[in-house]
Amino acid sequence: MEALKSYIRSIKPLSDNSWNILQSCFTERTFKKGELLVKEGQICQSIFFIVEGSCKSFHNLDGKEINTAFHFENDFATNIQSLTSQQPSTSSIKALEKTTVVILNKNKLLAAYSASHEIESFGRKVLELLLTRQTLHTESFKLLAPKQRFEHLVATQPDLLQRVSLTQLASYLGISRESLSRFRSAR
Amino acid sequence: MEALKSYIRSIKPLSDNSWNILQSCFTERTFKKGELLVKEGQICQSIFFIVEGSCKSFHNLDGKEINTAFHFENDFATNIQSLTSQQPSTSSIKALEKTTVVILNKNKLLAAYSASHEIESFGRKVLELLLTRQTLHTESFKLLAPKQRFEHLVATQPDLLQRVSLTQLASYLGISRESLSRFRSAR
DNA sequence: CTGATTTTGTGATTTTTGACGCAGGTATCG
DNA sequence: CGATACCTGCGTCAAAAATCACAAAATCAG
Repeated sequence: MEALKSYIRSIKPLSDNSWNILQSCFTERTFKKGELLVKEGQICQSIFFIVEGSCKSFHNLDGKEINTAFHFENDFATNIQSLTSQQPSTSSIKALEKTTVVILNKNKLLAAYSASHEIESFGRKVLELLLTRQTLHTESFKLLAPKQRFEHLVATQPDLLQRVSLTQLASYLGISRESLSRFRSAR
Repeated sequence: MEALKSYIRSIKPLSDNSWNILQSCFTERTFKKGELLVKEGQICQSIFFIVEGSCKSFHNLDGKEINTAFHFENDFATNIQSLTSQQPSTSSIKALEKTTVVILNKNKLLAAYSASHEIESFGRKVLELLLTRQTLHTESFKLLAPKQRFEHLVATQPDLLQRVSLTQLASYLGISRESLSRFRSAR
């Protein structure tokens, strides 16, 4: 909880009043390895802040898991499309290990936005950061060849290689497991 | 201007007071075909709302233009990374034809956010929409093969094919111009 | 209107990547 | 602890896409 508090403060300092309002949206919960935080087909009602552990967002394609994002400590995870449109989610989020999260309920958060301009400002800033990150990730697919995408990942997010298996990284990079294995051994 | 007003109202209705504040951020301007709205290397200070015409965001890669986004009427265009971090932009935005835009100055917009909770709420909602769109676009690179990406574009954004040349679409889809031409003629 | 530039279509060829199979190693879980 | 599932590396082969080259068509600018 302290981690979340200091993360929020780094984005947008909140008054005591706003902090109290925001806190009322929080529920802490621990997921076991392999448990689903969001299940495909269901409507996503929450944003998850990872306190400890990690999880991944993935699509099920012919029985294969195509990973679209990895989330570690001090990061948010949600299905933004399902959350905002309230349509069934086309992907799932799964704990990669025993993972403790703070759950922010959507409806409570919307009420908090209405009740506090500061909290809405915080939400706006977080979305700017997420949009920037997502945009850069998209660009890597247009500007870089598969091998370069891997090299770029090694250079900019070496931690991912430590915490996620090659098999799981492959689909995240849009590369087959075998090709990724070859790129790696060729270095 | 009426288009912008009704677009804003569809996202978040504003009080007269908020509308007046927001309007003070607006400047209307027309760009000639080929003119740059944002230039690589410079710091992006604005968000552009396309009133009439179209433009594209692109990176310069060894003299080739790699297109990362296309923007048409009633859509926003900006470089979100440069805008929010105030670092030099690594890409440019160019008018594809004679294009009229409403320019929202960054500093004025930030002031408007502070002055009006409603406007900040509008900003938050727009960012949710943009993040959703960008996330779906990224997923198309992980879930679909090149040929399928083209088919998907035809099915979901047939207008793009009408308004943008194959050559320009190719880099947007992360496909060579020749392959895209073949995919298209095979239909 | 017309020359110049850009865009597009197509073939031939090469390169890259994917798919499959299999073996050895490692982590996981009851 | 032991069975099982998972991860990784490698070889072969096939498929897909990129590259190169060139001609035709369309568009643009003066």
